[in-house]
Amino acid sequence: MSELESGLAASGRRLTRARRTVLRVLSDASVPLSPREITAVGRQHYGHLGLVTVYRTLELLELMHWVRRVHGADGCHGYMLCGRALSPTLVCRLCGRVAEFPGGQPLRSLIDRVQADTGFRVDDPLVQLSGLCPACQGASGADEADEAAHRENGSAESIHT
Amino acid sequence: MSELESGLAASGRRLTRARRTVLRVLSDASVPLSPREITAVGRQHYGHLGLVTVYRTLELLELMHWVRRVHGADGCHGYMLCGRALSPTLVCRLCGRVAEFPGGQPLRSLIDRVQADTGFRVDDPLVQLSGLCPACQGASGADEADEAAHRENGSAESIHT
DNA sequence: ACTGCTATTGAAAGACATTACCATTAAGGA
DNA sequence: TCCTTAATGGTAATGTCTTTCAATAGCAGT
Repeated sequence: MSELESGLAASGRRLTRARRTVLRVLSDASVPLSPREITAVGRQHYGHLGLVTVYRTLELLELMHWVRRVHGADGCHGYMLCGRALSPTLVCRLCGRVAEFPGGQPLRSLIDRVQADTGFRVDDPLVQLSGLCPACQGASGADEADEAAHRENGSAESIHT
Repeated sequence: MSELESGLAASGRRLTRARRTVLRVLSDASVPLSPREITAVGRQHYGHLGLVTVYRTLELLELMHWVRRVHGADGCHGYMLCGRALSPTLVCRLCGRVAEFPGGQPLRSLIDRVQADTGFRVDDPLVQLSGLCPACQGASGADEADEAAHRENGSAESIHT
């Protein structure tokens, strides 16, 4: 996180208490947080943190690729810190935890393949694989049934939020 | 589209004029449309079409995988008809056109690789590759400069909406 | 074609997320 | 420390999406 702070300062931006607080909240979080949640948690550290500032800070951090937006099942956006590497994001739809798939190679080769075949130039790959993490695959009887009730047929439910 | 209609009816749903209209609007569109746009265009065919019904219809069609949600640069969601196959979506951030990469194999193998390596079970892969289509790569001088102004440094701008 | 059941509709109101505005504050260089 | 100006944060405005519920219209059975 210190690295994040210095990187922010290095890009000519001011390192304010609000931004420090947002970074701290995100680095402490184990699941993606909404702007409202970030504000609420951040106020435990810095009571005057404003919701608008959180929105602006997230916009800035996303632009600088310090933060990644995650599309939740309920349509709300969550934000999490991310590495600079090109990597697919894994989202568990039960526990909400997010992981980045460490190997960038398979995604890199998929993009290369697409670019070579179509002539398209890919700037911003959004690759978010939703499903069940290993821990939730077994211990999810009730939730699984609930999920199944939302499904229309045998195929997997699509959320794409 | 006739196939879409019969598929809708076959799943035990009623084939209403509102749903027919939404399907028609989407099949005529060349870029993803927002619920509001779909309603506006749909009213040219069916004057009483309601915004709420469009939302509900899109939810249904997305659940049935007739429709795919696309994440636009401006944060608005767009909807488009899609094939049933597993395929990455290509979105041009200048002209807005969307294409599905026909070969599902590279994506399939990426997902298999991720699942094998992590134990994660992927239900709902959201793979949307934003960038520039071949037509927009050359003829975009002004727009390119405008895009560049939104960038922070040399790396590509991230949108992830 | 007629009838009845019920899924579906759509207008209005509400809940909620996001943005615009602007006077005030504070980060960081001189 | 002082000064410049980026940044803040409260409020209001905007816009999107959801909820509610009486009215409508598919469609199966007659």
